[in-house]
Amino acid sequence: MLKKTNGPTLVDVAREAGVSLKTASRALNDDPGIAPATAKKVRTVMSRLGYRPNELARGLKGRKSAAIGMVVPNLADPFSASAVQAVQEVARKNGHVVVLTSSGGDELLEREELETLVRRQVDGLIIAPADGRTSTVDSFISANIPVVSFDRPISNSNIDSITVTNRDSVREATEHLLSHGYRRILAIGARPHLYTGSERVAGYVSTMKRAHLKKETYLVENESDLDPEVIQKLLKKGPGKLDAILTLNGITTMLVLRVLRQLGKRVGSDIALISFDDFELAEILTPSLTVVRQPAAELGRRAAELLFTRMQSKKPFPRQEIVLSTTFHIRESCGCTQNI
Amino acid sequence: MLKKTNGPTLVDVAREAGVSLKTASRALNDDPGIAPATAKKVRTVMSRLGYRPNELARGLKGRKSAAIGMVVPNLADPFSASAVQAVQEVARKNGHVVVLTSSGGDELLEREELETLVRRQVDGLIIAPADGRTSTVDSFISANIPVVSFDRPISNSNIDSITVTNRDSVREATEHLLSHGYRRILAIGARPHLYTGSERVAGYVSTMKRAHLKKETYLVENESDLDPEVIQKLLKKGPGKLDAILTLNGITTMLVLRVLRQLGKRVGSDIALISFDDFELAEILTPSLTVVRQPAAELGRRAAELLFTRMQSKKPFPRQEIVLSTTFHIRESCGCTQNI
DNA sequence: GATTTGTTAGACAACGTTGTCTTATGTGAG
DNA sequence: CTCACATAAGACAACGTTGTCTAACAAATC
Repeated sequence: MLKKTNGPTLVDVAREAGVSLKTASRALNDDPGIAPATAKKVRTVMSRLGYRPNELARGLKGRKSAAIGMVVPNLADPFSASAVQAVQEVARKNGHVVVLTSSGGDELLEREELETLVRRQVDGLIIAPADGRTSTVDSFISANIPVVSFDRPISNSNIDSITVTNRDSVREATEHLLSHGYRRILAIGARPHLYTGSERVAGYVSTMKRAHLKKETYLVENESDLDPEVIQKLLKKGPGKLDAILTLNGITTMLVLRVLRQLGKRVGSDIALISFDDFELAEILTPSLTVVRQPAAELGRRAAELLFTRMQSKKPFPRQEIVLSTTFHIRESCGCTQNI
Repeated sequence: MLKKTNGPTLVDVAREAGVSLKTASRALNDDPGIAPATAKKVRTVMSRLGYRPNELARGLKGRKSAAIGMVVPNLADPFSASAVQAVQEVARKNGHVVVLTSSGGDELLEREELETLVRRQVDGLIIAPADGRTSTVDSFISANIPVVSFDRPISNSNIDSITVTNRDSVREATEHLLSHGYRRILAIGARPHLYTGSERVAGYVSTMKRAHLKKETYLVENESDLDPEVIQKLLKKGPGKLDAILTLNGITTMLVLRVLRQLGKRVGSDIALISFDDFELAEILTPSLTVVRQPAAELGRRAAELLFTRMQSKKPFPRQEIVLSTTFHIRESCGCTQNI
């Protein structure tokens, strides 16, 4: 068989430099116990041959891969994208690389991806779990890999989590709508089986309750994959006129805006709207969109930092549950008139 | 020293099943030359022990990592994000994993990242090169790794590339503006040192020339990191009134829209605008934005497919230069009135 | 001058897996 | 009954690196 032509190895370097394999290794790693002159000589040979250490071999020997794995539902989602970018930056600073996979929100696929990552010996994992149940990851705890859950916590586990104030943020938004005098408010777009979804709905419901509104006026529409027609119907029927809409995630905001436009409803005047999740152009819209913005990059950064702390710490420390605040950007769509 | 408690290895499986290491390996890989009964016995032990193959060791032995590397300027950019998502999907179908890094458009960092990836023995690379010169990657050709360049070609090399019709797309947009009767058109946001930038400007300039417009009326503003004030000045001064703006990338579109809003200029009526790059909310804006949309996901998918074809092909084949079409979405900001 | 100490270098095994080659076992042909 | 032959299983080395232990040698101590 033809030997695959690969780059030079440490053995080649050692031979060429007239030293032993181990000495070459020492030069490579700035190990102590090597004469500066020898080290220099070896390094010269290395650059002459264009030697590149094989990280696979290193990882195998050292039982670490210098890689962390990250699983998100969908990378094309700007929220995930920002987070991943931040994670990647932190990873680089720590000399690690990010192996990225997406689960499509599918629990089965998520399991597979996690399995793949663990087999690749990643040193740590950051997951935005498709499901909040512990089942998916518990088998990996046995693999002794530090895991940080991101965007959603994993219940009944002692896995670190980084989340945002979903409930309180929606509460704030709802209160703002109430303060405008709106009473018939539709909360739409939650996936109630997800942590984020149920928290956001809870924020809405509790606020409406506290305002002593009759239960019949709570309007919650769960499915997030609503097709336009469903939304259209919702807007038309409803028990009485709808005052305001609270969209509980970015995709829903898009859908709702599109339908409102088709119906000729003017946002801000005909009907108020607050969006959970910000958009690049939200400020430019007429009317500009009032939004709850999640600190996506910060979330990613903190998740990665926590993960590395966990990875580097000799002693175990208690589960961390970090909750970051969202920011509320009052613009025009909520009924406020903006003074620029 | 305390031995790191790791999961079971093939040796453990073999011992437990009462077979040799090699036989266990055969059971794992469905190798021929093993009795079905033996294979079943071994596999039972595997799942009982929760055995997970170590991909690092496999990679080292087989001289392949089952990973591809991808380098993009900035992952938070929706264009990159969509492409990465698509790449990841193709990679999974091919049993590979994606190691993702971002260069921040910095050539030096890009080099470092590439080096890291090659050291990790990735089986292939997809790059959106920060610079179109060959220097950055030529050292990796020696590493015999298939490379596909993405969004921008690498000149003077025989590296495959996937790009879009930058020049023709801008030509189409420019012609559309001219057909509205606009003559004083500002093309803004190109980074002329990048392939995409120079191509887009070339599309603009050649179209203006062909329309026999005087050279003084060409208005090209290069820097993409324009701060708002610069844009503001451009809009105010200029030799005569500005008819239209052609923004040559998404970030610039954002900036320009914001400034126009501040100046109280109404897009579509006061001044026309076409954006290279689409936005999620572009359709919802008033006026809705006429845009050139790049098929980001398709670009990523094709890049990955080409890469895998290259990786799997025994015989080398000629350099591929795939050029995908953009789509032109005529909405309102160009001066057209949309009939919904 | 013999012994200790410290420095530098090398030999060898190991990480977990698979490729190559060999050996054991049974099966059918002559 | 012997030989060839397929089938199944094992022994051993190898992938490229680093950890452990030992060897060589010079300098320093007594």
